[in-house]
Amino acid sequence: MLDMKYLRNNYEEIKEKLAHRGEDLHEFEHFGELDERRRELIRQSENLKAKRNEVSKQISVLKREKKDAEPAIKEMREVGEKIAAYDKELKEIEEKLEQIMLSIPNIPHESVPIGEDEEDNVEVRKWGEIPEFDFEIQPHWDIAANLNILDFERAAKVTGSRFVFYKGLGARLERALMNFMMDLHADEHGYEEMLPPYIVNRNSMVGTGQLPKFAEDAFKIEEWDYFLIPTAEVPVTNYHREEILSAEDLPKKFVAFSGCFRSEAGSAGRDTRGLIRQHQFNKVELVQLVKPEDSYETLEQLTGHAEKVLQLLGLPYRVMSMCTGDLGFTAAKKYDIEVWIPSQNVYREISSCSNFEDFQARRAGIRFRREPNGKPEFVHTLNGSGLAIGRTVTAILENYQQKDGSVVIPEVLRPYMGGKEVIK
RNA sequence: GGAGAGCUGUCCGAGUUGGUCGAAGGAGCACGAUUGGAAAUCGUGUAUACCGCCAAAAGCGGUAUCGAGGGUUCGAAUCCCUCGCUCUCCGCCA
Repeated sequence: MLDMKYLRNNYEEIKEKLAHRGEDLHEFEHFGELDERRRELIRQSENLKAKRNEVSKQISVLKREKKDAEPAIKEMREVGEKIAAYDKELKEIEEKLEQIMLSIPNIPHESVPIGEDEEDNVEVRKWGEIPEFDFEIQPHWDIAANLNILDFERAAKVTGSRFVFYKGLGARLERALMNFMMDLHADEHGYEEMLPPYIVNRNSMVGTGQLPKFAEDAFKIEEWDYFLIPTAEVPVTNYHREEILSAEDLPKKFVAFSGCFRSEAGSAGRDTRGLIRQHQFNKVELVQLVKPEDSYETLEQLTGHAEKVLQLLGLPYRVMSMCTGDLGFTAAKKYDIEVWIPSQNVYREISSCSNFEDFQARRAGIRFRREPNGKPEFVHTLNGSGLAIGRTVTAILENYQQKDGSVVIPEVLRPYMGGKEVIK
């Protein structure tokens, strides 16, 4: 959410900046008139309330002195009706305004490349050597089927499409990655470890920006106003919702493991095979709450923390800076880390690292004070996958596949795999 | 699932025959005095959002907020209703 006053005073400038996002801004057009009407109603209503408060005091005096208060009471009864009428309209206006404010995307940072879609994203850097194979390589679902470590068919029977059973060393590999990543970020990168709820309420989903606009992407619990989390970002960022932190509390650095649940509405037919696009997957997520002046430096660091995982696993990747048209709703700046997938001959997203500036903090009411008696300011929030585990398994199976169908386990994972070197 | 108790400012905690209560008191914190320095002591200050005045900040004025929402009333922290959460006991359960 943007700052209303800032929006009011810089309407044209903001409109221009948002135009690059390619979002539908027609609701945004009504902001000016609604904002004006809102303030007019507040003025009217509050003037009457001030009067009512004053007369009510007089009434109490009159009553105590056993004088006749009836004329004043009668007058205030009428004032009360007027107030109710103003407040009724005010409430309607504010609800509309709220919807508009919640539907305006974040303003891109000046360093974000201008562009329309993913074609215009800019490669920032590349790491690692793309592996060469002297045999015919297989996609990860075939590798996994031969090794009997993933079972999509039975998951389809038990649940439905886009679900999977991990088995044997496949399950072990997933678990090894979870522990490896959590250890790395907690021990080496200084994050506080967290295991969050997988179900959150509506306010949390609004706080981080999944709602109200993207309701169709989420799984909702029937009969409850609760949602399955699409990422640990939601519970972890909302951990400090409606709180005022002190300056020495910052930065807050959390690393969280969680399952993630996505309806994948609108992606029917895409990545229908394999682990790439599941309704449920595991992820280790990095979340930081920082002072505003630190957030862009933090974005670079946080992205580096995610990259470190791939470096230690020896998986080739590249870092892309998302252009204005591909930024997503909430981010002011976003890097995607893409890992090499040999069978598809492309880099695929495995992490997304974003700086939301105060966009989420304003929605979620996360603030801090620089001085004990200072004015509260909004923190800046950031997060990034560190990493999506299912896609990491995908990358390991494919990049480390051998001619005989076995898969070499990256060295750093072997202690987590009971010392095993190969899955065969 | 049943029965009961509670939810007040950063924290603790008063206030429930409706009126001068944004809210006593205490603690904490900030600033100042005192001190060689500290402790102790004394003094002052210490919520948030919004609206208005101001170019802006400071400041001033106003409105709202005592778990959330609704209701009664000229007026509600105080009365009524719904919901949420916490705690205790019983039941059930991993």
